[in-house]
Amino acid sequence: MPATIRDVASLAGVSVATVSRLVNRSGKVRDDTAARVQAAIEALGFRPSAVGRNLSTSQTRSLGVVIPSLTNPVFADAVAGINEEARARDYTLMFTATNYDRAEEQGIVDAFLAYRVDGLILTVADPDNSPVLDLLEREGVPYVLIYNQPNARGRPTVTVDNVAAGREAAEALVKLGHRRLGMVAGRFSASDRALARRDGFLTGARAAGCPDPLVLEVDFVDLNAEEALRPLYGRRGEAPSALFCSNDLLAMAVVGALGRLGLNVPDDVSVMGFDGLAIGTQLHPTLATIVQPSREMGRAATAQLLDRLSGEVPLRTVTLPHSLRLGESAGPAAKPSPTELRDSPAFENEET
Amino acid sequence: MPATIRDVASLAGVSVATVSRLVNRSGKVRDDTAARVQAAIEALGFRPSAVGRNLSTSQTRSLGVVIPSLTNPVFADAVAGINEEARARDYTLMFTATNYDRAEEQGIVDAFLAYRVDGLILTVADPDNSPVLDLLEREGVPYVLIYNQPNARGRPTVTVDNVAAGREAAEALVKLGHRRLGMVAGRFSASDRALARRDGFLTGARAAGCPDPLVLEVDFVDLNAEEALRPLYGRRGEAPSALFCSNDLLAMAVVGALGRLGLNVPDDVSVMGFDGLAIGTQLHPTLATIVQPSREMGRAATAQLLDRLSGEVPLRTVTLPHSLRLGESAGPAAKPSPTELRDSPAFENEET
DNA sequence: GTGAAAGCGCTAACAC
DNA sequence: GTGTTAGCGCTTTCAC
Repeated sequence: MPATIRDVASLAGVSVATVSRLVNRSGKVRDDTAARVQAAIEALGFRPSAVGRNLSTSQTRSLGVVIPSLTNPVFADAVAGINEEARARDYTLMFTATNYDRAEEQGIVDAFLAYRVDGLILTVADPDNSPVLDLLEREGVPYVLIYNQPNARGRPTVTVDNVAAGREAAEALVKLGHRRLGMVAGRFSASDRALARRDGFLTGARAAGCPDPLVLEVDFVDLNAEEALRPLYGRRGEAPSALFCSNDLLAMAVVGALGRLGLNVPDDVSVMGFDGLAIGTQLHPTLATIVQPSREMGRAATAQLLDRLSGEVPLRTVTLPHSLRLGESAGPAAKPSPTELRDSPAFENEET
Repeated sequence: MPATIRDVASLAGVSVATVSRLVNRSGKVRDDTAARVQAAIEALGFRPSAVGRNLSTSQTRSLGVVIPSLTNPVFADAVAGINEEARARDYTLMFTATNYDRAEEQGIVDAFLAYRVDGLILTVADPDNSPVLDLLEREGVPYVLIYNQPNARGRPTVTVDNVAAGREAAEALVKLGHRRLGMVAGRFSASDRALARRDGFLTGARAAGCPDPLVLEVDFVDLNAEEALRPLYGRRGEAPSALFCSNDLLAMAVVGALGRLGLNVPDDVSVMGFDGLAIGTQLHPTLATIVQPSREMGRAATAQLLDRLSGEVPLRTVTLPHSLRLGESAGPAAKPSPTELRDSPAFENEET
């Protein structure tokens, strides 16, 4: 058993109140008593129990973090930001991943509430229809969403503008000369943000007068990108010359799969991701992507939550800037190949 | 303020003890009283406070997790495993990353001990000389290391045999015909396991009669692989034809950098990583690597810790099997180039 | 500047 | 089966 405040008090010959005052720097303690108490603390290796303190102050200086998965580094980056900010302010993190399972969300939040976390930071499956968020609101437990982009107002969120970003992705590809665009995404049901990116992408493609991009929904968790793309790139000429992927991990897999299908990126097909994972800049070709400031998002969400906890600052929705990183995986559209030319009425039989 | 057990008791017209018994399924409660209590619980939205319970049971059903960084997915994978196992057993996780900063380790563990976590799972900078581990031992707080591979006995660890794995990496490359081996690693001071892998690799190279591999230590956190490799691959013929990297993230960066330097992987240079990140199988070329069962390591460490907490099972060191994944990034050594042949005594002037 | 004492929300004897 | 009660380790009035 660790030493208690009472042990310290009796060893130092003072009351527990004095020990408490010294430990928390609340109230004055005369120098010589302070020294005596300090000595007792060291002698006993006294470490104040947070659980005792929590009970009496009814706050825990802890935050709950709920994200879909740690396997995607984009969330890991955000958690890194959360971690930094929380540690700097002497808060502790309780953590769990839901594995994109909405039932899990409920159980986890229940557990965190039992532990009386002071607030939560979470990415949920569907922020506009989320029992979990409703619960938090009912109980008056402060929370901030990250990555999510709810349509409804009043759900404090730190995010980027996924729709605008999707549009910019389309614009960037069009600007490179691409007209046949495509998108590859994980299950939209598990990601409101992928949906938003798609909407923006389609809007952008239309605005540029491109034919409606093909949208390929794949199983992100158990991914076989080669299988998914083969039907598309089996025959030449009709498949998209540029693919926008709903996240970087997927984009990396798509680049790899295209390579294995014998296609060159970006000469044959351009690929653009979303997230801005650090590793993308190290690959060859470097990964073109929309960069979202993940670490900063985590940090900002945490800062906001902690400000709220130590004041009555209201929680807000903050949209952080994203940016386009035009890596080598997105290049100029190829000149139409002879095959394609042949298929095109204007060039019929030209090579015969 | 959330409802307390007392609120429930008085609403149901029973004592707190009865409520407690019902909530914890300890002791019998007559059916009709149970129903009344249950109704009161629901009416009030009662959620038992873990902090009250923690104080009275002096255990928290929470585990502390301390790892160097979440930015490297290998740790994220382990945390995923820890998370799964902990949740299955109804334990909660407190989490922090140290960013490879040993001073942080101390502060974090102090915080976790203040919260009275029941045990810890950690990867430390130097397990053989770790004030933090000494502290845990002194205080009798159970812990299990993961990834670390301490030389000293008595530090319970779940790991792979990094030395053997390093040796096998060398053997695999030699078997492909490589003789000029090299290794790229992050700072060894921050990673006992990278050191072990190197030792094994050097041993393997020597055993195969290869010249001592060149070992390149790079800044993993702020990596510029291209700069690091350029001096090596500026001139042809002398640089290693196969590079073993201390982890997959590094290997991916090395493959990318080689590509940007105009070298083909694996035709010009073979690359082998370490970790077995899932994304490695998606890349093109797929990443050759030594696979360690990260998720399983996390799970095993957690299982062991929890078993220990609910019995008096002693903590042990467990070495899990690794395996070689011979991806496309490691291929047969090129036939010696004319230049090299000329340099080799046996073939002197043969082509002249 | 210091101490006494009343809780914070729960569990676990122990008594009935 | 159920209730009473004494803590668990701390903070925080309120006296002095």
